[in-house]
Amino acid sequence: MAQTRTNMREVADLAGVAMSSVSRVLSGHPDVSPAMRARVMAAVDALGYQPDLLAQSLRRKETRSVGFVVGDISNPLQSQIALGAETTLRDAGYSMLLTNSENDPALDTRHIRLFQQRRVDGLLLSLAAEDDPQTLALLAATTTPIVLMDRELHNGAARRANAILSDHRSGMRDAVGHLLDLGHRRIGLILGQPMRFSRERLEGLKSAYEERSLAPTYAVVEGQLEPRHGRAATQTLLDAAEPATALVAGGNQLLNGALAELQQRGLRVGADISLVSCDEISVTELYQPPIAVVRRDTRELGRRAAELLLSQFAAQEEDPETGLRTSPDVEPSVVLLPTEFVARPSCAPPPGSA
Amino acid sequence: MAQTRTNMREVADLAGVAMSSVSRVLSGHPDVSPAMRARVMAAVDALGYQPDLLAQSLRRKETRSVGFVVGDISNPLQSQIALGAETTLRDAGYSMLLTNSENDPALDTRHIRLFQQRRVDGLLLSLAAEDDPQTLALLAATTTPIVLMDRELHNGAARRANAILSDHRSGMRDAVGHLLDLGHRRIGLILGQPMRFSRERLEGLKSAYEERSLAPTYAVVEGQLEPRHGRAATQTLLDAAEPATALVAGGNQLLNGALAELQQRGLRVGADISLVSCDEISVTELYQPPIAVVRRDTRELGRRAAELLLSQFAAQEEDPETGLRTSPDVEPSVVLLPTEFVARPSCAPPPGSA
DNA sequence: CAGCTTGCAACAATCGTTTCCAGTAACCTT
DNA sequence: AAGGTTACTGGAAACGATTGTTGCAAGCTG
Repeated sequence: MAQTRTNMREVADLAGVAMSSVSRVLSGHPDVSPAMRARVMAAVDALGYQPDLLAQSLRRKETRSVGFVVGDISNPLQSQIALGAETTLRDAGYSMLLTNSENDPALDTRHIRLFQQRRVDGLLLSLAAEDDPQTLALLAATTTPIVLMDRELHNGAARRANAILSDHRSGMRDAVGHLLDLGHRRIGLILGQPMRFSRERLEGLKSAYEERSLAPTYAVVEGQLEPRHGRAATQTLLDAAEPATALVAGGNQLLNGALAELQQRGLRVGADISLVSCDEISVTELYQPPIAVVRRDTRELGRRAAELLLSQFAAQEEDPETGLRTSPDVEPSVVLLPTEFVARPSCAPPPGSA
Repeated sequence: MAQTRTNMREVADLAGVAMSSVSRVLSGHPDVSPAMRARVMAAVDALGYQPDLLAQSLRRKETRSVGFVVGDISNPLQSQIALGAETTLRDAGYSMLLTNSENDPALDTRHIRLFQQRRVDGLLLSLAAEDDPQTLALLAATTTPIVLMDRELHNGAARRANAILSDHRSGMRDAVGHLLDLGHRRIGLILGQPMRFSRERLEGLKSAYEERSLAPTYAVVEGQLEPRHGRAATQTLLDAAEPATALVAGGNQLLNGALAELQQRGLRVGADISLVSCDEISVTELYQPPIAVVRRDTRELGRRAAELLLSQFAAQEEDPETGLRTSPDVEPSVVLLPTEFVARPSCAPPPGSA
């Protein structure tokens, strides 16, 4: 009655062979006679035996699992990344442990440590901050392969890390260029936390002005990637002495807040005010009028991040020296994925421009 | 150079005590002298020792991990559930393994089996199908605690399972009632796969007609929870001999398709046609006009599912008999969470109703 | 002071695998 | 026919923890 999972010893007993032979059969060792293989497989089938991955991991020193640390999985952006990553990892035989850092760097480090205790083979990280001392110290001290997702460790970090980055800058340059060419001069940029994506977007905006030799008559409001900030920033930008005629929201959460405020004021998007957002979500396509976006393939980002991590594992396999795997001390790989500006009717010439 | 994680033996050696003593200190065993505790803790701190959860799990026969099987994490609905579940599990000291079934029942069973090999303590399941024979057989054969999320196993399933369900029916009854009271009679309902949420929504619609003693002049189109189906179904319903004057989309993916088709035809929502969707997403609130929805708290759903699973674990703890935990054979718990209809301007009297 | 309990720490078995090592038998080679 | 490979197989030691049992010394009681 008190049944327990059948283990290898039972299989060995039933087949009348040693456990080591069972192990060899199951792991495809070459030196196994056909007769032995048949007997073992028969016993395996009879008992419905499935190896215990826990014990296997302990012995083999690899868990075939990866830790995925993300700010908030309910954000469409991040869940698409997660989907891409999980699919790729799964195809390669790895399982994914997921945790939400709630945008708290302290939780980041805690979860990374926990995953290490669980002996994950690698980590996929969307850190809550790029310059948190605790996190940086932890990452510097660890030898676990990691891949950052759209994050760049603060200059001077002891460890330069592998990363998949989005080229926010070029998409933003095109977006702002489009607005400038429509005649806008006072463009308001709403940004999130001071991380790579914010810096790059700002740089993109500046480039667009500079390319056209225009005075920097833009305005920037930084804050958190939350609807509330999107809304507050919109108020700020519209209530300025010289109100913005076009808004650029640096993220879907910010867009939500901005739209809410615009609706509240009865401003018509694409007529009274122009609007661009970053990252495609259902609203941007379905809104009336459709909203221009700087687009990128987030699922691909997750896929590529997973692939980069997997390639690290493969690189390690090569080391037959001490038995335990040390990663070759090569220059970390950084992949840059494109972004693309999609013009839509939410962008129009500023009001009163003939 | 070839450093390995420090293990308990090193701690014991440094402290000059037996490994068993280190274990007892760390796991808070009562029979430990203050002196011993101090020595061990000093060694632990000196070495920065952290126990290996893999070995711990193997020995303790519990992994403190839970498998989360979902169709597609990039769907906002499911990622919100995941967020709620992960947060709750984490607070209780459990890690979450995530996998996407891609709405394929065969993958469902494969992943469940894999998770069992990884010895997860429990499973949170949003199955791809409620009547897949393989899945049902597997679940019947297993003793792992499980909680279904908005799923109901097909009648006759060997195992009645714990579940957190949403009361789609009552929200839908109110929604359709609202449309009927506005004067609509030909209401088109767009449904997804034949699962609980579809059945309940249909029942809700019927109730609304019956309550008012109206002839069943509605139309229903079943299919997959995908934008394509939403669009095709919309075409069908609008091109019928007696076209629908109001549409109800049974899911956010269906809404996307429906909206696309309506826009294509130049129909004005809330004027030429009325529209209701299920589950709040950013589009429903921000669309112009805002779209009425049958709302529910999906994050809460995830939370409650996790809590129900945790309570199963607690129930098992009680069994000190054989050492291995068998769940008491009680009636499975089923929790019903409310839904709420939110009327919005996307619903208006049918055109030409004076 | 004998005898018994009690508190604490060490020994050793165990969880379920993998893998090194040794040993056996058959097969060549000359 | 003797010696050397080669192809398998079994035994046992890990992997890194937990825990039941045992043993030892000190603290009681009468």
